[in-house]
Amino acid sequence: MAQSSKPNSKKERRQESEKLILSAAEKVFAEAGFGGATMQLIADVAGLPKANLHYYFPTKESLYRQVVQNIFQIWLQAADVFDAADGPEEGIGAYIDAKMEISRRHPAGSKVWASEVMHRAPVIQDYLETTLAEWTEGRIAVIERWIEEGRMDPIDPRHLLYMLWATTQHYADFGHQIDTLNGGAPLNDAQWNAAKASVKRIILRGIGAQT
Amino acid sequence: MAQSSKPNSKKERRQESEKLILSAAEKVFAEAGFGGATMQLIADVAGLPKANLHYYFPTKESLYRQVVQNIFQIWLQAADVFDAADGPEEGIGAYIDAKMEISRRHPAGSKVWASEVMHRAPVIQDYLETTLAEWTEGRIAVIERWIEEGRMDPIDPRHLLYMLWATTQHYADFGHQIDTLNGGAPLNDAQWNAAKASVKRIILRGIGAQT
DNA sequence: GTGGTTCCTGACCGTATGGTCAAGTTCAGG
DNA sequence: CCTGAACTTGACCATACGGTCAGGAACCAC
Repeated sequence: MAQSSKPNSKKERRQESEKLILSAAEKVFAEAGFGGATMQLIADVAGLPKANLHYYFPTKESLYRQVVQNIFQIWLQAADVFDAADGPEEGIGAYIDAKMEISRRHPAGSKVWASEVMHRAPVIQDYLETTLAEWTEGRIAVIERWIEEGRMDPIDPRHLLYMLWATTQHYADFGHQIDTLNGGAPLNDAQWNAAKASVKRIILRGIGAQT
Repeated sequence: MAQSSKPNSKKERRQESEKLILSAAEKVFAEAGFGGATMQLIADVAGLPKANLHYYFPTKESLYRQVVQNIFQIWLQAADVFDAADGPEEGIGAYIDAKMEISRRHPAGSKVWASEVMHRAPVIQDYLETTLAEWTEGRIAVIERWIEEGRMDPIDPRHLLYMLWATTQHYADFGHQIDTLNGGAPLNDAQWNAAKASVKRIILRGIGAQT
């Protein structure tokens, strides 16, 4: 048997506990919002006593902040495809694919982010002003270069980015509405592919990056 | 002086009080979410004692429900332009204009709706299943007719509608993020017009309804 | 072993919240 | 006027919440 069921060193256990709590917190924050979420419910979902949460995360807000930061990191990584690309069709197409995939696999995280921004970003305002602003400027420069090179129509890069964010995240944030309009069932693989294809087609044609 | 400052009959006063409370509630629910909003804060914003709110709206949930229903009505009205139109360029263009205008004038309402849907629509699920589902089917039929008539490309109507909703509502729901990326200032008239134009241009070209 | 550190948790606390209520005030109709 | 209904509100209540803490359990280094 060796060490199959309890293979954990103390540090490993700590990381696992933190992940367990963060995962439960993401779900609960997404479904109830920061104000509606309770530490007790997060503890129940995680299968831990409430006092234990406060050992790892001293306050509700510190736990929430960690959840939001994790999501932000995931999004930043997804944006790498943007730079690696050769032109708008490939770059923006890959970015849409990546963000749609995140919406499918991390819907709770997307909702937490949306909720945070909707409530005027009380805990990650500094991220918006620094990291996100810098990232946005960089992407705007790339898009402007593409435009100068005649590889897409002269579109206002900011509004293009907003449209990309809005459309892709909509499938996570408003997933419940989409599921309801889908007869109550989540989108299946084919429907997700159709969604990706529709979004890419409309946007890429709309900006003149695809014939 | 006649009856300038206190021209109100009892029924008029009732309606005014309800509107005052609903307006304050919309703001507070939008900024704090259902769980984070407090009746006390709503009362303070409305300038009324808390007990008075409970006279007009017996519970927090009944007040919230009324707020959500009001927003839904506004959106349904905006959709009239869709049917009145002759073709996709006019109909979808006008719909985008109307929804962008709502995002600008009723950002709080849009946020409340978004929050409600993100939290799995606990109080308006029946609306999604009935009114919204029927409205959506009707609009899908219109779009399919346009496609059959060759007035736009064969786009999946559902994903087109989702994109319209996502993009227009993004300017309300994520307005804080947009403002931050705009140097901390709200979009001015010219910027709003640029936003409308960008959205319309990309989508209308993207679906082949504009050359 | 054993000493010390980390981890775990039931019981507890102060506070804030949604909601109630009874006593008043205002007002329309007769 | 007068009366009854509609309206207003300060004080109050039960509950639920975030957070604390002390005492114990588990674990690691020596």
